[in-house]
Formats: sequence, structure tokens, C-alpha cells
Amino acid sequence: MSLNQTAYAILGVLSFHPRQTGYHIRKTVESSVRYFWSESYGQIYPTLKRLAGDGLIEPCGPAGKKGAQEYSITQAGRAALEAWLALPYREDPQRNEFLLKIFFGIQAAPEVAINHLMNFQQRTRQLFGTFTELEKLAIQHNSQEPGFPYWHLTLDFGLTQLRASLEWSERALERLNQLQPQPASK
Amino acid sequence: MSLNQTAYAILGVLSFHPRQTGYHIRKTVESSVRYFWSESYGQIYPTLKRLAGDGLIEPCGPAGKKGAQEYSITQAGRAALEAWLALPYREDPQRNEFLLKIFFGIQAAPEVAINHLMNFQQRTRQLFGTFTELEKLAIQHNSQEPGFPYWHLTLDFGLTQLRASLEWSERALERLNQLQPQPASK
DNA sequence: ACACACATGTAATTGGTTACATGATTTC
DNA sequence: GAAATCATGTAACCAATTACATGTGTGT
Repeated sequence: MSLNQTAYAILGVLSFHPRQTGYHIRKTVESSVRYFWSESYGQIYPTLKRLAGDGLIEPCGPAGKKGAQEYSITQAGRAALEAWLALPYREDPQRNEFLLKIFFGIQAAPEVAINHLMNFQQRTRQLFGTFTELEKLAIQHNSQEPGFPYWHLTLDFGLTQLRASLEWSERALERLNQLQPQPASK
Repeated sequence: MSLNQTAYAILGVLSFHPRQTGYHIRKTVESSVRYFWSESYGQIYPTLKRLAGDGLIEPCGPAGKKGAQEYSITQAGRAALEAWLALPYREDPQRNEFLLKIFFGIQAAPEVAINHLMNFQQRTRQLFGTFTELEKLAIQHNSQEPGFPYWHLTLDFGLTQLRASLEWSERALERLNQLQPQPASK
């Protein structure tokens, strides 16, 4: 045993949607959890074989036996997913290159950190727009599904962090600009 | 050429503190950027050799030639660091197992997600206390150093995100508890 | 004498991405 | 018939952690 995170991500996806191909699983990840999770084909296909070998998912041929291989989660698979869900979550050590560059900011010209911050701010704003839109769409189309409150929580987490990032970036830019007083024009 | 992130983290540390051993560099990382960056000895020692070979740092024996090997950054090293700082920061794809477990929350008993959230909240509170203390200490002891405004920014980022996390976790717990209405006692 | 911090290094393993290779099916 | 999308898989590579191995110096 001892499955990796990809395995549980796959089980999670299959717990909502039966009969998915490896290709489709990736699409699902991309269109649901992509802002805090990602999977590559290089991980998905080997892991599908592995999961099938362990009996946690089962291949179910697509009607005519030809074409794409679809998988569904088994009872054992659901049990494994549940057991994993109850385990303490792992905090993977985060490496934030953006913050590292800010931290070492004094070693470069002042514009360098200011530029990074402006990029960060712009990206944050853009993401905020995207998330707001996603939330609206999710409420319109998925709010009746049983999993919705949980999905919504993760979206709300993103929105809350983005708001905080925006607030911080404004303060940060002010401070950096004060460090570097503009020559009074005229 | 083409150095990895560890190399730049090392150059950054040496740009502030000359004459550090590999061991000491790790301590410095642990006591400064540890909340958004980490390095292991398994990365540091090979990278030091590499950097020395490239002439970006130079070994400088500790007085008596015996004992630990210390390194200092060279002019070329400073140039490399500056060039890297000016490059767009890389967004490493983040994987957040906590959020993934929340997202799949409906697949487990309601207490499972609630437990994760309570852990998250407690950890966030604890970190908030730590950061507040760190900020106080930094203002007391380092506020005159030229790099301080930049360090302070990263600390402020942490505090801002933690405040947002706390706010979110309270809202999230409320919602989850509503989903699971307590049986009225008596 | 013991424990702890200082100090260095390597090998094994993990966990992942990217690029490559291939081909079927659908849509314009 | 061309292009896009669906679909699967592997090999090469990368960056990093962990465990292991070893030893010195300092303080109690």
C-alpha cells in the first residue's frame, strides 16, 4: 500500500464522477481544484494502473470495448479515500520565490522589488476577478449538489486570501515608494 | 550555469552575512525565511561546492585553517544574485492537501472536515502569535538595518494572510456546523 | 563522562514535470 | 482532408528530502 497524493486526488475525482478516463480525470482536476492542486499525465496513468491493481478502482470498458479506458471507484476505493480524508493533512513545505525575492530586495535596485510587487498585485486582481466569476457560476449551477458547501469553502478561502493579498500589496507599494521618495516635479 | 533556487537562497544569505559555513547558512535560513522557504543539508553542501566552482562564492579558511569551512560571496556572486532578483519570480504550482481534503469533504463524516478546520484554526492562531512576536523583536533589534523594510514586508505578508485565514476559518466552521444542526438538548 | 551543538557529506528515495511518441475520433 | 481534441503511455530529467555515516568541539 502507501499511496501517493495523486492516488487520493484520483479517488476523490472518481468519488464524484464515475466512468472517467485518465484524460478526463486531468480535465476535471483542471476545472475544479486547479488553484490549489495539479496533476500531470505522467503521474495519472501510472497511478491508474496502480490503483486498478490494488482493486481501489476498476476499469469498465466503454460500451463497445473499443476506445478509451474508463475507470470507476470501488467500495475498497471509497474506504481508502475515507480513511485518507480522516488522516491529518500534510503541510508540504512551501517555497515562495516571490517572497524570497522581496526578502532579498535590498540587494537590488529599488525598482526590482517594486516591479515584482506590481506584478503580484496585478495577478492578484486578475485572480480575484476569476474567482468571483467562478463563485457566481458555481452558485448558479452547482449549489444544489451535496458537495457544494465544501467546494464553496475552498473557493471562499481563495477569495479571502486574495483580498488579503491585495490589501497587503497596496500597503507594501506605499512603503516601498516612501523609501524611494519621488523627486518633486518642477 | 543555470543555478537552482537553493543556489540563490545561499547567495542571498551570504549577501547579508559574510563568512558562513554550510551549517550556519542552514541556521540562518531557519531563523529568517523559514515560513516561506527551507533548505536541507542535502542541497546546501553540494550547492556550495558548485557555487565555489563557478566562482560565485569563495572559501575563506577560518583563521587557523582547521575547523569549519566558511564561504563569502564574490563580486560575481553579487552580480548573479542581482540578475536573478530582477528576473520574474517563478510561481511554483502549489499543492494544498488541507484544501483538497476540504474539497472532498462530503465523502467523509462531517466531523472529519470540522476537525481539519479546527486544527487549521488552532495552527493559524499559534502562528499568528509567533509572527506578532517576531515582528516586535525585529522592530526592536533590526529596524535600523537597511534590509529591514524588505524583511518587514514579508513578515507583514504572513500576518495579513494569517488574519485572513483566521477570519475564513471562523466563517467556515459556522457553515459546517449549520450543515450539521446540533440535536437540541432535552 | 555525557550530552549537545557544530560540521560535512553521500546514497537512496520520493515525487514530480516535461518532452516525446503515437494514434483514434470528431468537427469544420 | 486538415485541425482540434481525445487518449495513452514512457523515458529522461529535476529538485528536493531523508536517512545514514562520521567526526569535532564545548559545556556541565
